[in-house]
Formats: sequence, structure tokens, C-alpha cells
Amino acid sequence: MSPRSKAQFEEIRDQSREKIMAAALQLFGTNGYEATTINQIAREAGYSKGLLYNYFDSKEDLLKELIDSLKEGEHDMMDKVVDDDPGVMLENIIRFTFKELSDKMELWKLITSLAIQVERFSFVHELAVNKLNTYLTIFEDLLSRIGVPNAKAEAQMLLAMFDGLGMQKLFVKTDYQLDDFEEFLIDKYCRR
Amino acid sequence: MSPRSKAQFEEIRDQSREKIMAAALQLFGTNGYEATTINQIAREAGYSKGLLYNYFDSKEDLLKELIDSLKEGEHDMMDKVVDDDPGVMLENIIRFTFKELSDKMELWKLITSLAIQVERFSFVHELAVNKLNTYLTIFEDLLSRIGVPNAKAEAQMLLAMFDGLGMQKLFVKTDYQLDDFEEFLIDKYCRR
Amino acid sequence: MSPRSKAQFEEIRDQSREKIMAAALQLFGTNGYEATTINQIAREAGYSKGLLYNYFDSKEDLLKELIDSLKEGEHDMMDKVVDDDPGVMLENIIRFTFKELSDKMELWKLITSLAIQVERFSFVHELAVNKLNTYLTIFEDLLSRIGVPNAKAEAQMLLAMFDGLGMQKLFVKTDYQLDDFEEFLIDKYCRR
Amino acid sequence: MSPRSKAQFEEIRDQSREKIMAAALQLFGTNGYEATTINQIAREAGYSKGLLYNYFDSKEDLLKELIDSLKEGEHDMMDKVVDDDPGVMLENIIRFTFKELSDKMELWKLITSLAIQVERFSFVHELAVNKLNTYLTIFEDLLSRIGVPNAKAEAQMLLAMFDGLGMQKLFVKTDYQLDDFEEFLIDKYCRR
DNA sequence: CATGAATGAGTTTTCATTCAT
DNA sequence: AATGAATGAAAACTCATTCAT
Repeated sequence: MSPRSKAQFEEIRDQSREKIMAAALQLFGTNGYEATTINQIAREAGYSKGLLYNYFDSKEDLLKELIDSLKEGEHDMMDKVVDDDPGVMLENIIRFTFKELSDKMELWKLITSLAIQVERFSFVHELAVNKLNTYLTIFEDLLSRIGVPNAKAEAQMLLAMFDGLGMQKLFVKTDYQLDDFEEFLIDKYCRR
Repeated sequence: MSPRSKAQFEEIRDQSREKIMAAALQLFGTNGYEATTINQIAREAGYSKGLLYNYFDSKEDLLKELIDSLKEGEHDMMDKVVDDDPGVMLENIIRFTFKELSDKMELWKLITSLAIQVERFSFVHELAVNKLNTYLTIFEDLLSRIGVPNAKAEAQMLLAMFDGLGMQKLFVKTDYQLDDFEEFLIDKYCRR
Repeated sequence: MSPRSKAQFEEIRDQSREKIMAAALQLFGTNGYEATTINQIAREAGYSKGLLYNYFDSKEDLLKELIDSLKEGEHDMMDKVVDDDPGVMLENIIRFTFKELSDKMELWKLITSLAIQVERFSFVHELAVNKLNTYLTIFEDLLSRIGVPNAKAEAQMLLAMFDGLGMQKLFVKTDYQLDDFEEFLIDKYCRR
Repeated sequence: MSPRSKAQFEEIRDQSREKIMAAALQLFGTNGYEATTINQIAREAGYSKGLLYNYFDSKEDLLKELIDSLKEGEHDMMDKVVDDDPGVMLENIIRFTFKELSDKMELWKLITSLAIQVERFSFVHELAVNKLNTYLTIFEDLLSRIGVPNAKAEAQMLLAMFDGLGMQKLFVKTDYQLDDFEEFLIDKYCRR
């Protein structure tokens, strides 16, 4: 009889937002941003078209909030992988990255397809460039401390390889096994 | 006022087709297939909207013909790089690939963004997977003949790295210098 | 925890209704009926969207009740201005009308904008026509009794002028001073 | 066989634009801007919805162009009514205005209903205020030259009356005869 | 071969209205 | 009595495609 409390509304809102954003990530990643309709997202999330506009100003706003929410997830990583021993830290990063390649494929797809469109989605593009430079610096530092010669070039190579693996995994889809390759890499770069 | 000869017509047709396809490649690559309008392509090519339908059945048909024309360009490569010495052949491939990364960026963008959409553009997707497997085999063969240990894993790594470099080049755009890196790679893999 | 008495409920209802109708009048008048959303009215009144439907069946019903409430205010006027002396009565009407032009601008705006849409809001339109004819008759009677020649035409002129003044006041907004003009009119028509 | 010439296209465009603007004026005036749909305008003009967007960026852009086109028509008037004799000139203005009240009712409706919404359509509002002030000055000058006492107040009255007549004509619609009243006004103000 | 006006299906967006709490 | 999440019909707008010239 009495109306829902503010906390209850808050919870409902959060849940619905989550569902919608999850559906959007899934569909944007699979079919691309432009090819995905608001209707599809709503149906996938189990709601009606109109509700999306209670939570997001527009389709593009939904995309932006999606990207923003990803930036936050980014910070978690560094906490988990940091280590005094550069070999251990690089191993952590490699294992973490391979795990993300499996778990967050849709996300990866989405960012890639958007970042390619430099003009249209500059906010994604900047995100990608920043991330690239950050990792380049970290990798170079770790590799030189590990004692790998030509640390800069090797860092570039390693990073390019991660991006490339991600892309190949997208293309080849489910049956793309990387477990052995993961161990090969760790052996090659982290154990000295 | 004499009527144009058949050959002249043919030539006009070919030129117009070329212009349209070049414009389409440029725009599809930069803004994505879905976000590019027929009008934009026509204007970029210097023609009117309607003319496009004299040469292509539909927007998707234009895309398909574009992709087809690329497959043809593909065959040229093998002729140029093949060599009895595996080290020389790998060097040729590396140099050729780096050259393509510079010269055919738009094409690379387009294929990437389309291949990501596995369902929507299966014909592009298949193309990408085929190419991936072909190169994997070639690289593994060359590396093992060169005497690189773990040839299979290294082949996978090399290939992933090329894809990754391509993507990074797209993100970072013009000021991404790879000359030194090219030499580093050739030194590392081809000279034994 | 004692339940509210019926009278208390009644009072709350009346207050809420009043607030909602005041907010609706304000917004309908300023932005127009179509351009005003239920949400805006609710927020302006300090309530939630849903509550409006406890008091009014629909947006159009709210409008109708608003107009109806105005008709009632109308009856008060005649009591206040009636006088045996036609000059005094006309002066009363003029003074009363000028006062209304200041005090009830929003209402005036609303009726005008609605009455213009003859088809869509016929109930407002009829109201406006009735009022027009009523005043025309009264003015003609008063002016002829005062001894003004051409009483019919002058009545029409006077009435048109009132409507026109109202509209001008709307356009020019706050800094439109009519005090001197009011005295001018009274001098011209009521003092003989 | 040969394509249409530029001039031919120009003509087609102009005709279509005209038809659309005429339909829009008619419908905006009758039903209001907000209550009129793009579909209605298109159907009334004899075209499809989509064509409107070949000529106008948006519904509001269509409105703006409509209003702009009216400003132009405005200039014509002054040329027609100007006269050295103030009595004749005032008579010209009165006759012209009454004619416009008959011929351009829809336009009058539209401007009135838009000007009322001061905030929403400021470009119309400014137009209305400017026009008001211009005429006020002209009327005051003419009346004082004719020798009417209290020229300023009488000018205000005359102008208010025109606006009021316009509005009344809208309300009462077709059967509102003003011919006698026109002569009455001319007799009263222009013949001295 | 070439043009761009015209179409309409499909998409994004808005908003009155309902309803569980 | 009161809340605001959820719905869906209807509106604005886009754009591939057709077609008369």
C-alpha cells in the first residue's frame, strides 16, 4: 500500500540499468553499434523500447556510459598484477590479459570496432590510444628490468601481439585455443 | 556528335566503377559500412546518387565487389615474395606486409571492422579466417626451415603481431613510425 | 496513528487539486497545451506523475476542468460591476477588465491559444464565442444608454480593443504600462 | 533520355517547397504547430513524409522558413499604402489591414499562437514585438498630423483594436462581417 | 550514361498512461 | 494518497532505392 522506499527504487533502477547495459554490450559487440537497434537492446534486456530512455538520453549516450563503465573496471587490473619482481609482474599481466581475452570478448570487440572509427567516436579512440601508451611504457620498463635486450622493440612487439591475438580470437571464434601459447610466452619472456 | 564507340563506353564504365569503389573504400574504412550513406559515396566519387545503381545492385553489393577486388590483389603478393631461401622469403613477406600497412590502411580498416561482425558479413569473415590459416601454415614452415625453435608458437606470435601492428597503426594514425621495428624483426627472425 | 478524518482527506485532495491546476495553468499558458508534458506539471506542482491520475482522468480532462473552473470565476464579475448608472457600470467593467489583464495573464494566454484551434478544443472555442457575444450585447446597451452614437460599432470596437490589448500585453510582457490608457478610455466613454 | 537541366530541377524544387510551405501554413494555423504532424503536412501537400526532409532540416526549420518568408511579404505593404495626405494613408492602411484579415487568416492565426509562447519561439515573438512598435509609431504620427487629440492613446487603441478584430475573426470564423465596421472606422479617423 | 526528386520502410525518440508497491 | 518504473502508440527523422527525364 505504501509506496516503495527510495532505496527500493534505487535498486530497481540499478538492476534495470545493468540489464540494459549488458544487453547493449552484447549486441553492440556482436553486430556493431550502428547495426544494433534500440528495439533489439530492449528486447534482449527484457524491457520495452521506451524504458531505455528513462535511463539513457539517447543511443549514443548509452554507448558513452557503457564505455565509461569500462574505464572503471580498468583500474582494478593494476592492483591485481603489481609485483616487485618484474618477471612475476609480467607473468601476472600476461595471465590476466589472456583471461580477459576469454571473458570479455564482447567488450573487446566493441572497443575495437569503435576505435577504428577515429572521427565518429573520438571518446573511444582517445581511450584506446591512452591505454596503448600506458602499456607500452609498463612493458618496456618490465622487460628492461628483466634484462631482455631491445626492450623497447620487444615491448612494442608484445603489445601488438596481444592486440592481434584479441582480433584473431574474434575472427576464429570459440575454437581458438591459446593455453599452450600462453605458457610459451611466459616461458619466453618472464623466466630468466 | 558521333556516337561513342563501345570501347569508349567500356572505359567510362570502368573509370566510374573505379572512382565509386575508391570512394566507398575510403568512407567505409573511415566511418564504417553502416554509418556511410550512398549519398556520401556518390558525392565523394563526384557522381550522383542514382548512378551508383547503374554499376552496383545495392549498397551491400558494392561492399561485396569491393571485397572481391581485394582478393585478387592478394594473389600478386605470393609471386613477389616467394624465394628458395626461407630467411629471404620471410624477410620479403615482412617488408611487403609493412609496406601494405602503410599503403592500404583504409582497406585494412574496412576488413577489420567488417570481419568483427561475424554474423552480418560472413563472406568477409570467411576471407579473414582463410587468410589467417594460410599465413599460419606458411610462417610455421618458414620458421622451422630457418631453424627457429617452437616454430608453431612463434608463427602464431608473428602473425598476431602483424594484425596487432595494423590495428595500432589505425589507432595512433599518422605519427606511428615502424621503420626501426621492421629492421628489428628482420634481424630477429630472418638472419641466422 | 489515528486515521485521518474524512474532512482531512477532503482538504488534502482539494489542496493537491489546486496545486496541480495552478501548475497546469502556468505551464499550458506559457508553453502551450501540446508542448507541456504531464511530467512538467507534476514537478511544478511538487508531486509525482502518477498522482495526477488520481485527480484527473487524462491530460485533456485536466484541461477541461481548468477551463470549467474559469467559467465559475466569470459569474463573480457581473455581481461586482453591475450598476444602475450605465456610465458607472461601464467604468466598473473597464477597471475590472484592466485588472484582470494584469492578474490573470496566464489564463488569458491559455484561452487564446486554445480558442484559436477551433476544431481541436471546441469547448474552449464555444466559451470564447459566447463570452464575445454576451459582452457585445452589454456594451451596446450601455453605450446607447450613455448616449454614444453608433453604439453598435463602438461596442465592437471597444471589445476588440480589449482583446487586442490583452494580446499585446502578452507579447510585450512585463514592461507594458496601461494605467494612463485606462484613464483615457474611461474619460472618453463613461463621462458624458 | 538526357537528364533534366539545372533550371528544370530548380523549378521542381521551388514548386515543391511552395506546396509544402502552403500546406504547413494551413495546418500550423488551423491546428497549431505542435499538434500538426509532418505526415499531415506531407499528405496535404501531396507528397511523402520523406520529401519534406529534402527541403527542410526539421519541423522547426520548416516553421522558421515559413516565418522568414512572411517577413518578406511585409515590405510590400508600405509601398502600397504610403501617401502624403495622412488621412488617405491611414485609410489605405485600414483598408489594407481589413483585406489581410480576410485573405491571410491562417498566417495570422499561426503568428498569434506562436507569439504567445514567448520562450519557445522567440524568433516569432521578436517579430511580433517589432511589428507592434513600428505600427504604433506610424499610427501616432498619422493621427497627430490628422489632428486627432490624444494621438498616442488613440494610436494604441487603434492598433489594439486591429489585433483584437483579428482574434475575434478567428474565433467567430466565417460569418463575421466587418464591412460596415470598416467604413465606420474610416469615417471616424480619416475624414476631418 | 547521368541526375536528383520522390518514396516508404525502418529507426530513434517522446510521452500519456498504467500499475505494483 | 503517493511514487516512479514500465509500457506502447505515435511522432520525428533517416536513407537505400526507384524512376521520370
